[in-house]
Amino acid sequence: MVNGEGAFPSLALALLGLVRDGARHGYAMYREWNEPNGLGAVWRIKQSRWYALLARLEASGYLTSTVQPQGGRPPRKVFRLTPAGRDAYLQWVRSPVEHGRQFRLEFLAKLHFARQEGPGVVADLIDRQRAVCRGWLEEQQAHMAEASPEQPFLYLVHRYRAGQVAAMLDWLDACAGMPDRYAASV
Amino acid sequence: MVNGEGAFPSLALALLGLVRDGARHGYAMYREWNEPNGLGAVWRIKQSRWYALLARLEASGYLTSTVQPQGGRPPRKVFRLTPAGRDAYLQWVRSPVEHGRQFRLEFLAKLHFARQEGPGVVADLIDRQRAVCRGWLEEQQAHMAEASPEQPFLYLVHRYRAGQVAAMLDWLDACAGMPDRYAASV
DNA sequence: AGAATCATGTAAGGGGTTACATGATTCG
DNA sequence: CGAATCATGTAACCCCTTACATGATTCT
Repeated sequence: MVNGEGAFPSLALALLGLVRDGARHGYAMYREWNEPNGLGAVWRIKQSRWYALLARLEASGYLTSTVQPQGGRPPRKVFRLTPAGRDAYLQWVRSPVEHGRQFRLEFLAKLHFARQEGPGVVADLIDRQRAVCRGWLEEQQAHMAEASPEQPFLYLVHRYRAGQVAAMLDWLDACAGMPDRYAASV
Repeated sequence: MVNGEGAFPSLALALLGLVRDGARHGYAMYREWNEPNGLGAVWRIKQSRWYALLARLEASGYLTSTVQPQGGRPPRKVFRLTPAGRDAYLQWVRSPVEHGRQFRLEFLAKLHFARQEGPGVVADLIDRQRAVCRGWLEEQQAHMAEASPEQPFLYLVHRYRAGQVAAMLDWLDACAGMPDRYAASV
């Protein structure tokens, strides 16, 4: 715990996806993130925080930067992945989320970048996440069985969660069944 | 904005529910919260934060406290609702949540206390929340229709959200269809 | 005798949001 | 000529989590 260490909010690793195929400066990454079909609709980040996250990723050794001066304008800070950054990114984009509350933002982010890695990566990710979700569902169903008689409120809580997880599984099935070049039809 | 003002994290109003029918000291409220059929399973609060929340609710004028000394032990701080606190609590417990992300914790908390207010309050709350959820569903479906052709990722995002909302609606229907004295059967 | 319970808190630190700062350039 | 864009950030504040503090009492 000397410097620049400390557990990372895993969602921040998503930003690495923007430089997976080449160097870009912070502002350009920010614009790409907020493009109509980008992740901005899922996870909104303010500019000030954006730059702070990039700085942290650099401090953690996942990004390096070089400064490009340009007449008049503030100089661009161009980022690229370090080998450690590439490892962390690939590990991140291929692994399912471990808690239901991460699905809403983080799994969607993973899926977004997995699509850019190719159909194989997408299929793998969805399969692994399905397995995790099936585990959640079983847990909740077990809790429902336990809570049923004397604890009606607890029963409702677990039934709610089970329903949410079941909807995730349906959606994952739909994603898996959808051709990757989905654009033309439907 | 003189003192003790500032918008409240609405979930904190749930704590007021513990003194809705009489005065209690902080530790007793904490134990009740964490009873097997209590809210502790839904929203876990550490002791240190618990006392901080109570202090804030008092500073905001929703609670008043009187100190009860007792031999040897630290004195109990007994809280009761102020009129403003009762208003805020009743308003809170009767109104649906406005964002999907509040459902998981806050709506369940509202439901928990609504059950203690009686079946009429429960039925009202569920009805109002159903209306709100139907609105969310329509929104997401509209987004799906818009995003469909050129933005496959956005389409998936909105389809995911629609699925989650649909599951909420199913669950609300199940809650409404469930007799309030559900304990004995099933 | 040691552990859990009773009954309060304080202190430090991490993470995020909001607001503010800068200063040239291109667009309408 | 004013507004939006380009391209970076810093500062202050709030919320929450984790860790630590206290000191008698009842349970095992």
